[in-house]
Amino acid sequence: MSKTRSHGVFGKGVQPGCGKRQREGHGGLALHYNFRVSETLPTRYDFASAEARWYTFWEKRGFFRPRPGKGRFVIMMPPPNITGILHMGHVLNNTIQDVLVRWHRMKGEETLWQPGIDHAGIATMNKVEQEIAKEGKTRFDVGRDEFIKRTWAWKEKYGGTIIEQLRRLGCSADWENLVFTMDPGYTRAVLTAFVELFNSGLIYRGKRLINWCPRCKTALSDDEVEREDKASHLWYIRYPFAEGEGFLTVATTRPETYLGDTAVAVNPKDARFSGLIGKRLRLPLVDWERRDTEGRAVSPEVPIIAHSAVDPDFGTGAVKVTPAHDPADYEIARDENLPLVQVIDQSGIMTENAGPFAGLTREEARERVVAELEKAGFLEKVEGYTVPLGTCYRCGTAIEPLLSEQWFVRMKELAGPATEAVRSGRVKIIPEYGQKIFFNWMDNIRDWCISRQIWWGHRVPIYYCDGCGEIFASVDKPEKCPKCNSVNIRQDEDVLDTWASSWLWPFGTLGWPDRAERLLRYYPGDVLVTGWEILFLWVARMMMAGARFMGEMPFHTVYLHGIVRDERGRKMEKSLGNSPDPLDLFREYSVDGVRMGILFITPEGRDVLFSLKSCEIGRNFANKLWNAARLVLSNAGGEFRGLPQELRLEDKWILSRLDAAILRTNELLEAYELNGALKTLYDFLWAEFCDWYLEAIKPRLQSGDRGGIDVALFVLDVYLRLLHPFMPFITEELWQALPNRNGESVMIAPWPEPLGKVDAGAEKEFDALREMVSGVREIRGTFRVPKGAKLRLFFRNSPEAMGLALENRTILEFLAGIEGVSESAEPPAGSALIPSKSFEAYVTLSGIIDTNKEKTRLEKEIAELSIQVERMRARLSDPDFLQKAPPHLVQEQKIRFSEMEAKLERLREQAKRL
RNA sequence: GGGCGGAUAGCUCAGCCCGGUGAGAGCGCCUGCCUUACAAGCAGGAGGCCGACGGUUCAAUUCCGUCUCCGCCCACCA
Repeated sequence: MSKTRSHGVFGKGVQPGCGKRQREGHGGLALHYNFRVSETLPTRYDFASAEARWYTFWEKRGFFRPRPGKGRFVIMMPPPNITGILHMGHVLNNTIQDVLVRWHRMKGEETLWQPGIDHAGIATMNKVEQEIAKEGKTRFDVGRDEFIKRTWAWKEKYGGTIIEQLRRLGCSADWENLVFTMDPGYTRAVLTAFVELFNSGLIYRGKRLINWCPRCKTALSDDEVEREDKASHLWYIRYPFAEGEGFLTVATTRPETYLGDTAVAVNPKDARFSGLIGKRLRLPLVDWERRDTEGRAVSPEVPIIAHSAVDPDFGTGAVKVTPAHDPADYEIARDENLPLVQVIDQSGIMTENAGPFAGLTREEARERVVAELEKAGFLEKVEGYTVPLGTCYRCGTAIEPLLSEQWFVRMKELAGPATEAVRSGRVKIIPEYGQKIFFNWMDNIRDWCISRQIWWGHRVPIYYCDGCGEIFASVDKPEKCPKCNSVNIRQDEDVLDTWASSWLWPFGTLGWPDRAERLLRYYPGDVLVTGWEILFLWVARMMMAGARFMGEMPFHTVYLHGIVRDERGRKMEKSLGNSPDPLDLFREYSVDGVRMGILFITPEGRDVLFSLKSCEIGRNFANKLWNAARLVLSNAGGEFRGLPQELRLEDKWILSRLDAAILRTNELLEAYELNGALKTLYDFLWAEFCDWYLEAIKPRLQSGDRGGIDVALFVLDVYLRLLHPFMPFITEELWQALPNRNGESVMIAPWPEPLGKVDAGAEKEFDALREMVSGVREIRGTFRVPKGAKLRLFFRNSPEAMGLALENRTILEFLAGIEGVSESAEPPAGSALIPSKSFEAYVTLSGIIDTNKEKTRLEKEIAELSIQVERMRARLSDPDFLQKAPPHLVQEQKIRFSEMEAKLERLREQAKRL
């Protein structure tokens, strides 16, 4: 009988090296053993089928719904944008949440993972605008009502994509209670919050210089502006004195705005200019009329003023002041009562104030202005310079500071309780240093511009009465003015910043402002899992909203993970083409493989360098697990007979190791060290269960003793439960095949508690046995011992180790190819020494051991060891050490020293003998 | 300018909080294996003055300070 070898359990396509092999004809350490392989599990794991099957099963059984239990665990899913398409960042973020949620659910807690979708004002508007653009129109051509209608239609058509994708990822969220931020209930929450803040005086309207995106045609908050350094220039422009000869040179990065200058400022302490303050300069070229924002004419002659904000060391020490287009200049203008001349409009086009440059874009104007200035001799020089350019976080367009009327939230008052919660430890940030970053921002918080000049979103619930001029806020659309009863009222045109709705997420999703049952039951939640990039945009504000509206922080732990980068450390971006489609990865490596892979390589709190390699780690691990289970199940005969009465050494060892893995996994999960927990599980399965335990029980299987299989089944049951949160699908598929499973799904099976089976003695003995096996294997390798050749093992002055070897000789025989264990008063001739601290053992095989090679091997070992021994000898003869180090440590060192010395002695003796 | 993180094997990272003297993993590399659970695998191996300099200590990869390099966040240097 021959079998086609498959390459791993996932093998779907053609694999290299895939050919038929005869069973006979190859040697090996264990060639006379045969193991029954039944078809209990298919050779290949059909993950695609398992993923679909089990997800449906879980959902049909309602496992994603919270079920009453002991304790409660609530996570609010950061709502993806309706425009969102699953990317690796989502995969990481949601896998972490799913691990936590599945873990707590298994612990028997009432677990809610609240999912939702964000209407994503600007991002969604951009999508719909792109559609409209295909018809050659803008949103202004279409009109507000029609635009909103089309946006809803777009949402119906594409808005659910990412939810389906998150389900593919295996997310066990409470999908039946999915919340959209523009649902009527949630909308009411948003408006209620606004009205409350307005009535409390925490929301105000003001005319300010704000960040304006000329492409999106809306204001942005400071936090929505991204800064990037851009190579540009510093232009030195000469401003002639209005009277007399000469000029003053100013340096600027934005020459096109000089048309809106209303002053030139110098530092009052700057002696170079002390005599010039109060004098007037004439703006080059400007011979047309400019008007300020109040409509008053502004002279092209501007004063030289003194202001402390000016850095004398920058440029020429004199700075042009363009209050309408620069935040710093705006401050100066406010202090000095300067007029504001706007030269760029809301679309980024030069205004009438720009005279002949009117109608040009900002970029065109820059070129033309520079050219004209140069031609007229006003351009002194140009230097290369890197400018920090503000760009729109949604479309990347350069931000234009513009003067406009907007709604703001006073943040200082709101920030207090949130800062205090972190300071007092009521809210913990993971990693811990996140606190410092949090404080740094909170302590310098500035007011939040929450109005947006777009149409998709929650309309500002402010009404203006045309009758009496009253301005008031109302959740419901009012019929008339509450003050004068006039029906001539109109609503504010702006909508709210998307973050001004999502900051209510932890309670808005639960029915607030009503005292809904869900709200009382699930607020506050427990953990918030998100990336650093929205710590301020979202997390901090949720904390403020929680304090303000609920009187309590919305979670006790903030878990921050890094962003997913490519293997070269670059951000994943569409334009770079370095962002793999997770769905492709799922098809190639399985969902579990991708989940496991990314968690495996994610350092706590720092950015992840993602590559296909990590998916391979996950896939290979799943393969390993599948095959281990296959070996066990195929020998179980469909039954589990309970743990054997008499446990053998390897049984005690693996149970002890399993117990250690349980303890460690629990410990690490409690500390939110998912990566560490997963590594613990990885190592246990691969390096202990597969490499040693399953190998060690093979001889027993041969002799018809199924004790090892029952232990293995026991281990697998516990292990699959431990691993389930990380790799939900394969663990379910395998757990369902266990004869000893207890329950209908691993997903709701009890989370493993420590077994009380830690057995230090068994571990020590098995370690010694492993040392013998590895020692023999090393000798086999060094001396090129043929595969089938049997070696003899001799012990000298090591009764304990010899007893151990005799008791476990079948294991030694199988794993190390040892035939015969005996005692020897003297080292046998032609033998090789197994270097060990705890025993003295030799391996013999006539004619095989090459004396020279053995000598080299021993000498190398001696050289390394003697350095250590000498170092330790010095330490142990240091009176300071003996006196000051803790006694138990000194004792420990002494024991270790004598062991190492004994080992060294043995090595030296043997080397001398040769 | 202010705040923060990182520097450990060729690469990506554990370990460091709480110092204990033999520094681990995965991938890559070398050697030998298709040993019927798994070649996406097995066995063995090479490879590291733990960024630099000081300090504390009986003892420092680990704690403290300074510096260098890389990265991130915040901030009105035009």
